[in-house]
Amino acid sequence: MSTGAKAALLEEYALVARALSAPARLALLEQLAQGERGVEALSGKTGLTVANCSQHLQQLRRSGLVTSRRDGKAVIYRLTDARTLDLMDLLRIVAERNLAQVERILRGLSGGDDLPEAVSRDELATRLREGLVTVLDVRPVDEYTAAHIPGALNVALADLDRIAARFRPGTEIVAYCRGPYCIDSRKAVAALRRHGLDAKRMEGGLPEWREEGRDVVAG
Amino acid sequence: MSTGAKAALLEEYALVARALSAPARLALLEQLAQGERGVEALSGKTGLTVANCSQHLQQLRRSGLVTSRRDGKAVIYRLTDARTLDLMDLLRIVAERNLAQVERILRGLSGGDDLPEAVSRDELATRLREGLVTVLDVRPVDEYTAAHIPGALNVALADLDRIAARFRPGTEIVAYCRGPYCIDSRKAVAALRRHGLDAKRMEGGLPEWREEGRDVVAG
DNA sequence: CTATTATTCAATTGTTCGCTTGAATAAGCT
DNA sequence: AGCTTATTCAAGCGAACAATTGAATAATAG
Repeated sequence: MSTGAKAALLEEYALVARALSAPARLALLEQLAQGERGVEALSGKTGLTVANCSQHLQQLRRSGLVTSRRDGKAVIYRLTDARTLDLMDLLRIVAERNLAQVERILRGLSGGDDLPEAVSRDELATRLREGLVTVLDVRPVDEYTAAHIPGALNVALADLDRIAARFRPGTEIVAYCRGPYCIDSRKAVAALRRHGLDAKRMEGGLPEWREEGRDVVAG
Repeated sequence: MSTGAKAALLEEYALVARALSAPARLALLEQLAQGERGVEALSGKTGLTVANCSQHLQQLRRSGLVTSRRDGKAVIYRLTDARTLDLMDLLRIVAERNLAQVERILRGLSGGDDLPEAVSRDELATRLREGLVTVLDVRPVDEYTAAHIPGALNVALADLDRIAARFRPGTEIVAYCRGPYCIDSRKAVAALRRHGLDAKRMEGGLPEWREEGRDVVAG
């Protein structure tokens, strides 16, 4: 048995990697990073059919990344381990470092040649205490309602151009969204900059903010 | 196309995960963590046929994890980025946390119910300076020759039982091997403990040791 | 130029994957 | 019980994948 032990271990590690190897499952994990969800909710957020969603979730369960419990007639899935987020983040970092295609996509998003730097969560927390900054939450309303950074305004991406006109030039704005896999804060920053505003995005997203034990409010 | 940007990014991240989703490629990356290698050398170490090995390597190259250069008639592959090791390590940690099967395999390796704790590299370095510990390098001779921890003895796993008899009871032994994916140091510790010796394994392996800027010697 | 060595390419096979569709199960409601 | 809602299962299809084999390409040595 000892001879096959190494192969068996590699097989298990590969199983986890395989779970992360489908875009649909990465999208599901990103949603689950927000908090536990039922199948239908996940299906709606990701655009997958319910059956397909269920199958992906079961695959994630087989790989140990998520667990589920039954609540009435709904089955609620959640991340087994917050460490999974670190794994996904590192996956993103390695991809950004090594794949030119990723940088190209991100450049395309920000509209210009430059990739605007992100504000660290620590920095944002400090500036927020000093009242020097306007924070925009660009996630869907339901996620904003569930929890958001105190003082943050919820703005839909679609409304951004209209809202941008209301800010005085020079206003310092920091936008955040769902997490590193979510590109909405990048889009928001690009839109605000087109209006000549001093906009930056926060590093990571709300799950990271919350995981660090920082304050959030609901409603 | 702003609407497809997110999907395109997830596709890229998934590409990296897919590269890690085959045991054969994990084995190749583990070898490449030791240093750059030609195709034939990798083929020999992993037991893959040369053609198969070449194809896996090209897949790794497509995902950006490795790069290659030509040296005479040989093509030498190497890791693009040391960060890849962190990614693999986190993959292992998440797998160990979430998959019961992994723990079962590791328990089987150590022979007992207990999973012997590892010695941190810092701790080993300190004890080594104080001359309190015997260090065993249980990698193949060629890897030992290329570089090893100063003062470490190279012992083949096959010879361990014979060698173990020579140590005085109470001798403090720390074994190391190729890295977190290599189970040889675990096997060595199990064997030494069967002989009643105080053996532990070092956390990680030589690549980690070296990456931290610690001394190694060749020969 | 030919022979040799190291690597890659191309064609093939069996397997797994992702998605769709429609039926089956499970729990709660009336 | 029957009806509804939420999820899962099962079958089927095309695409992608891993491994094998044998031929093709590159670089070097004689």
